[in-house]
Amino acid sequence: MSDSEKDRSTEEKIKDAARVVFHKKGFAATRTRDIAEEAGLNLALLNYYFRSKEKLFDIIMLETMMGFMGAMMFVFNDEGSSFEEKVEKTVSSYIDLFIKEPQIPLFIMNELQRNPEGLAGKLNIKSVLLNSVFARQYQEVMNRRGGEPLHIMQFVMSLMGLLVFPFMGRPMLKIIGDLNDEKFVTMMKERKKLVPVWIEAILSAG
Amino acid sequence: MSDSEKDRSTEEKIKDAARVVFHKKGFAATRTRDIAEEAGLNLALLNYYFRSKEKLFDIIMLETMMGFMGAMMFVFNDEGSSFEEKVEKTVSSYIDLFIKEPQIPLFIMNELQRNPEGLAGKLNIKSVLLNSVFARQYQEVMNRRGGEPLHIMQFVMSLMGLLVFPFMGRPMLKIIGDLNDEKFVTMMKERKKLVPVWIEAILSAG
DNA sequence: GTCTATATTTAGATAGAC
DNA sequence: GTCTATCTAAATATAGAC
Repeated sequence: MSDSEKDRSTEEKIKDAARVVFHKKGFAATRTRDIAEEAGLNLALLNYYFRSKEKLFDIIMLETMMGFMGAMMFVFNDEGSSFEEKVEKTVSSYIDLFIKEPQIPLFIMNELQRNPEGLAGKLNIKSVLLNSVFARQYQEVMNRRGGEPLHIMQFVMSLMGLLVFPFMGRPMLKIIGDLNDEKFVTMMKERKKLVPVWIEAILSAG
Repeated sequence: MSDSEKDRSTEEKIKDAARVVFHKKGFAATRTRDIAEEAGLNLALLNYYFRSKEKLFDIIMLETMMGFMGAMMFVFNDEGSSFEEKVEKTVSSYIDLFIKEPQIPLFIMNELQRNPEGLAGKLNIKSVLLNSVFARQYQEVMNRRGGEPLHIMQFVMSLMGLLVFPFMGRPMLKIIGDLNDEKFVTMMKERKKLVPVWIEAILSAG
């Protein structure tokens, strides 16, 4: 029972609980008491292990951002795969991630809006996209295609929009589209095939 | 000076200030003091006019939702315009709206996630999309096109993703794409032409 | 209607027993 | 390390003077 309830250290229990609650409610709406309850532990232990709500949040935020950006950057800098393969791989793995943890996109966009400087510096993601293998391959695709070139950020916005938005808009989409959870997940899985095809269509459209 | 600082009633001043602060920070992170300060008024007046922070928030939320959904529903139920014209009109007017008030999408998605029941009932947006003229025209386009039919919600998710996501992801996109505000707005205006073309390409892609 | 001063409630943090 | 009880600070709400 190496991974059971009893085995996880108290510190890990707190972090796991904090992740759940912060992702769901964001920093401001989260009460440390909620985290303690979610962890099945005493409130005082949060401060014993992490000093303050803010320090605990910073850790969760950093780990979440690294998980979110890290996966993409690994794929984007693989010299061995084509542009099209990178798109497919990115779409597929992010959809899997967001099916498991649907609150991540909204959580990140939110906290990044509230505090744009905070983590941007620590992770220096500044030019990590523009200098990637993916960006170079994008230019090659553009040159091959000819016609009016499309700014890479227009492309990235569209890729992320197709990929990420359904999870951010999920509550609204469920209402206006009369979808239950099962149907929603089925549609997200369908998008693994659809989005890459659409991306191709967008790039060919000029 | 019918629209000047002095003319607006105190109630309007509070609502305007509340809109600004709530849109920027969300419910939990907003302090009533911030609203009072933004309005240039005394804190006690908020309770005099609106009883509580929560009631004031509900009003702002309702108005924001109605502005957001209302514009779309008006276009979507126009019998006189084609499917393609509706897409163009929707894209164009939402981009204009979000350039003026960039925080709206994130604000709505957020508060809808925190409290999905809250306003959904009041506005009964449940079948307002599926029963619209737009939905009927979408089916006609699908039939004309032939091949594997695409669920209308897959289409709506994509349209909204292309349209709305850049504004929700703005802080991140500005960092990873090294964009300033001016460049960002220029790109959003470009999308008024790009998105309808891409939508066409997506529908033709099968 | 508007303000100052104050009451009340809530939530983060800590002291001290075990 | 963990808990109970408590302190403190912050934020919402209200009483009462003008």
